[in-house]
Order: sequence, then C-alpha cells, then structure tokens
Amino acid sequence: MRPKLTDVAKKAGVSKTTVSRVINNYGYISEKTRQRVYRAMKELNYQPNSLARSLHGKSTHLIGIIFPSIMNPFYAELVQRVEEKLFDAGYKIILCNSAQNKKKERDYLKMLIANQVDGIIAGTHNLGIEEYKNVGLPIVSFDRYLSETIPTVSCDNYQGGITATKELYEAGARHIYFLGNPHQSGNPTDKRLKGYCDEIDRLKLTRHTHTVSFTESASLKSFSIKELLSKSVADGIVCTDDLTALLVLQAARELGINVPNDLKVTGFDGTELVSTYHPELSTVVQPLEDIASVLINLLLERIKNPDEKLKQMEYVLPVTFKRSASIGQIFGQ
Amino acid sequence: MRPKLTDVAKKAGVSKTTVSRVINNYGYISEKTRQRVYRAMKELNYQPNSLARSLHGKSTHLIGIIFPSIMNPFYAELVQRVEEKLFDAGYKIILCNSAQNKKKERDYLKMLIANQVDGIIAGTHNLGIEEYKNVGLPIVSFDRYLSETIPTVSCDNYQGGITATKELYEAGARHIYFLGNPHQSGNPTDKRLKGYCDEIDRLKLTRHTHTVSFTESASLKSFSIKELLSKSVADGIVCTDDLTALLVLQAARELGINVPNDLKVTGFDGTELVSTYHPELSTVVQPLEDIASVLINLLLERIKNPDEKLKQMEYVLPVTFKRSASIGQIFGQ
DNA sequence: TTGTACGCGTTATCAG
DNA sequence: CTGATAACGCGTACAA
Repeated sequence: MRPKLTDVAKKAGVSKTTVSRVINNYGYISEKTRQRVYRAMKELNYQPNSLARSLHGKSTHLIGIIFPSIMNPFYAELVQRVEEKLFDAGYKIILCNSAQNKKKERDYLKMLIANQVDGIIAGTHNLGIEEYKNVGLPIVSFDRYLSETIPTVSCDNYQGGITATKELYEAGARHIYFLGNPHQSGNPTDKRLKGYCDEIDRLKLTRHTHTVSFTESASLKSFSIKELLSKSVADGIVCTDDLTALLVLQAARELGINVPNDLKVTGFDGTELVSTYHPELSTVVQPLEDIASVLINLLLERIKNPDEKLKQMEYVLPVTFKRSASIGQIFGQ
Repeated sequence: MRPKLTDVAKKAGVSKTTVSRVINNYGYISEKTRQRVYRAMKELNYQPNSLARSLHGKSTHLIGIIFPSIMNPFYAELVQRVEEKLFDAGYKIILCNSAQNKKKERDYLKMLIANQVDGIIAGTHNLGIEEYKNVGLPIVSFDRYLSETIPTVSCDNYQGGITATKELYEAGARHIYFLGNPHQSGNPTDKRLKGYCDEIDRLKLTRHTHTVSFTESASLKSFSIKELLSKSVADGIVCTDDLTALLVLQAARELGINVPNDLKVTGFDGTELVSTYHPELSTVVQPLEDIASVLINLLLERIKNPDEKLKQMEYVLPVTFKRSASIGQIFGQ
C-alpha cells in the first residue's frame, strides 16, 4: 500500500493538517516542523493522492483530447504540441482516438466526464451537437463547429483553397482538379473546396472535383487517383491533404506523368514530417504551433473563468503557402 | 454543479445505496425501483464520479503511456494500437511524451502515481533504474531494460540487424555500412548493431559504422549522410530506422547515386505510413500489432495479479523483412 | 428488497 | 503556529 498523509503525519509526529499545510504551502508553519515533514515524506517516498484532492473540489488537471487518429501525422503533430504546452501549464492529457466511431466517441465523452477532466479539446464530431452541449464542461474545438457555445479554432481553410488554386494557375495549370473528401457539411475540407470553386470561377476556368473518401485505404485511394490521372486532362490538382497529394505524386510517377511539367500538385497541412521527407511537395501550411497555442489559451481561459462570455467564437488562423518542386519551383532555391 | 448520487436518490425517492446498487448491478433490487432509478439518472444526465469510486478502492482504469514522442510515426502507430486495445478493455490512457527529457519523465512518473493509474507502459528511459523500481506500480517496458522486475517486450532487434545485412549481401552489396545512433548501452539499436557486426564477420566483410544521433534535426542528419555517401565506397547501408533510410534515399537522389544499382538501402520499423508512402523502401518490419498485444496482456495480467511471478521477463517478437526496390527487388512484384 | 452508517485520502474551517 | 473535525461523492458491511 502506498503511504498516505496519515503515515507521513505519524512518522513526523505531527497531525495530518500540518502535513497538508506543508504540502500546499498554506498558513504558518515553523521551519523546524516543515523540515521534519519533508524528511518524513522523502523517507516514505510519499506522493499525494490526486483523487482525494480532486474529490475535495480541487481540479484534476486532466484534459481530454479527442481526435480521429494519431496515425495521421497532422493529428500526431498537433497532439504532440498540445501535450507539450499543456504539460508546461501543469496539465496531463487523456488521449481519445475517436476513429470516426460514434459509439467510441460517446463512450470517451462519458469517461471524460466521469473522470472529472477540467476540459476537452475536440477535433472531430461524429456526434450530434446535443451530446456536446450536454457535457457541461469547458470545450474548445478544432476545425469543426460543435455548438454556438463552443469556440472553434481552425486555419483559414477557405483562403487555403484559393491560394492553392491560384498558385497552380500561376504555375501554368489550366485544367485544375480538386481532389478530396466527398462533400459533407461541417467538414473543414468543405471550405477548402469553396475556396477552390470561387477561385476557379474568378479565373474563368471549369471546376472539376474528384472525391476519395478520407477513410478509404491508401490502395483504394491510389486506384481511384490513377483512374483520374489516366482518364482526365488534368494538369493541376488541388489536394485536400498532404498524404493524398503524395499518393498523386506516386501515381504520376508510376504512370510516367512528369511533375511538374505535365502535372502540378498541391497538398494541404504542411506537417514537419511531410516537409522533411517530401520537400518537393508544394502545400498549404497550417500554423500548427499557433493552432495549438490558441486552443490551449482558450481552454485554460474557459477553465479559469467558465461563465465569462467569450469575445469571439471563431478563430481563423492564416495559412502560408510553401512553393516547391511539385508546382515547378526548383527545390532548394 | 454536476448531479451526484444523492440527487438521483432524491429524485427517485430512494436511498443512495439503492442507486449505487442499480449502477453496479449489486444485490437484489425490484424491477420497479430499478426503472425509477434509471429514469432519474437519465433526467439528471447523471454520470458517476470516477474519482470517488476509485478513492474507495476501485481502480481508476487509467494507464500511463510514456514514449519519447508521437511525432515519430513508429511511436504514433504503436500508441494508437495500444490505445485501441486498451479502450476495448475499458481503460483510458494518459499520454506522456518524455522527449528525452529527464525532468519531464520524472514529473510524469510522479503525476501518474498521484493519479493512481493502474499501470504504466514505458518505451523510454532517461531515468535511472531506481526511479522505476520505486514506482511500486505494474509496469511493462517496450524495447528497454528497466529493472529485473519489469518485463520487457521488443522485436528481435539482433535478428533484424542480421537479416538486413544478409539481405544487402545477397542483393550484391559488399561494402555494407551501418548507419544509426551512437553506441549507447541499453538502447535497442545496439542489438541491431550487434546483429550487423556478427553478420558482417560471418560474411568476412569489413565493418563500417557511421553515427547520426537520433535526436539531431533532419537537415543535420542529411548533411552527415551526404558526407558519408560522397566520401565512402558504400554500396549498401543498414539504417537503424525507416526515417533515416528515407534520408539516405533522398541524399542518394540528390547526389545522382543510383539506387539500387550503386547503393542498396534497408530501413527498420516498417510502419504503415512509410510502407504506404514509400513502398520502395526495403525494411525490417516490427510486428507492431503483436507488440501492442503482448504489452497490454502482460500489463493487464500484472494489474490483475500484482504479486504473481512472471514466467518470463523478456518477450522478443520475430521480425519480418520486406524486400523492395531499394535493394533491387522490383517494386510491385 | 431497502436503508444506515462508516471509510477511502485529502482539504478547509474553526478552535486552541 | 498547530490540531481536531467535518466535508468531498461513492461503495459496502451490517442492520432492518
């Protein structure tokens, strides 16, 4: 059995209260007893029981993190950053991969409530808005609208769609396709699509959209992409994410299509991983670091002050574009 | 304020005990009161407070997961699998990225103890063995020796080193280099190095080892790799991980070295991500799924039966080799 | 079949 | 400066 407050008290020859005071730096204590208590704690290798403290009204300093999957480098990097920042602020995270699974997400939500987490960062919603409303806990959302009371942080998906399209155009592409998720209201890629469409219209080109479900296996996606490449006259493709873009580059290589001469490609996300191991990919870069910061600042603000009205419910962070070989920019220059 | 047991009891017109019994399916209760209690719970949207239950001796069903960083796809995929399996077993995970940081790892260890986690899965040790011994909690370790009482699960790193070397040899390479971490006792890559050395000796070739620290930035690693490639006569390179292998492939491309004709390369890990987006890379594949299973089975076993002696302290799981274009195998065949 | 009363480990209030 | 003692929300002997 792990030693408890009473054991320390007994060993130090004082009362529980005194030990508690020492631990929490509360009230007046003589230096002598303080030292005695410290020594007893060391000797017993004592660790206060968070559960008991939390039961008494103290916060758990636990934050629930709900994302689809950290198999995707984008989420992995976002979670990693969130973890780092929250650690520095004294919080621990409970990682919940919802995996597009309604039941799993609901179960996790319940568990998080049961565990008295201080707040939740959600980057997915398979669930109805009602379920999130009823949580009754500080929540911030990444890239998804959950409810009118839950602030949303995202990058400028719309502008990203515009930028990618414009870059392809300026690089010489005239038959620009959009490759991504099937249309689904509320999904952030919708705004990327909207940006693409608006820019295509502005350029007086024709819209072409090709859908591959995000949840499909890579080989199925590849198959679909090869079909697209061999049957169409596309000379530019706006992809909704970097991984899909990599599949396009791969398919082009296999089909003997020259990138960027005959086909120009852009991605979306700009993770460290992809930009390190695929510096040739041009992409819309999400400001991951800033996204993590804003998410956390908002959440901690809410935790500190649950009832204060937020000045702003939507935080849209600017994206940047990384030009590289896949649209013709010579890599390394 | 979140509703509590008493509120439900009041609403249902019964005592706390009865409600507790309904929740835990304990003892005899009439169907009528059971329904009444259920209804009250629904109406109040009641969630039992895990903290209070755990304080009473129930387990928290929390598991601490300590790994260096989920930015590395290998750890990301391992953590993801662990998370999935633990979720199915009714556990939640607290994610701790230790980031080669002694203090952070120590702090996390304390936090995990304070939070009364049921057990810990550790895949890193910056800390001394003593600190892990004193945790007094079920622990299992991935790929690192922590202490004589903590079971270790790993892939067959030694055989992996042998296999990779042999494969390069059979593909025609005669100047086979080893590229990896600087030697550091206890590190799993040491066994890979040992396998390489033994196999090189067996083949009567000369050993060549080149070190790049795992923690260095990719661009520094690249620089070092280019130096190696331009100054040496290497025609085969055993890399200690896939990401390093990708850098080698990249460097070779930039230097105009033909892979696999003039240089053959193998990696280590075989994550889904790398094998999907770099099918050309030949690599030693770790059985991630099995590793996750064994880790969890061992841990849950220990949790259920903390005092039982384990039959086995080291679990070494077999690796497989994926032949592909980077050693000459034509990809897709 | 149901209720009472106590304990889990800690903090906070109120006396000393 | 220090020490009893009552909470916190729940589970469970024991009693009814």
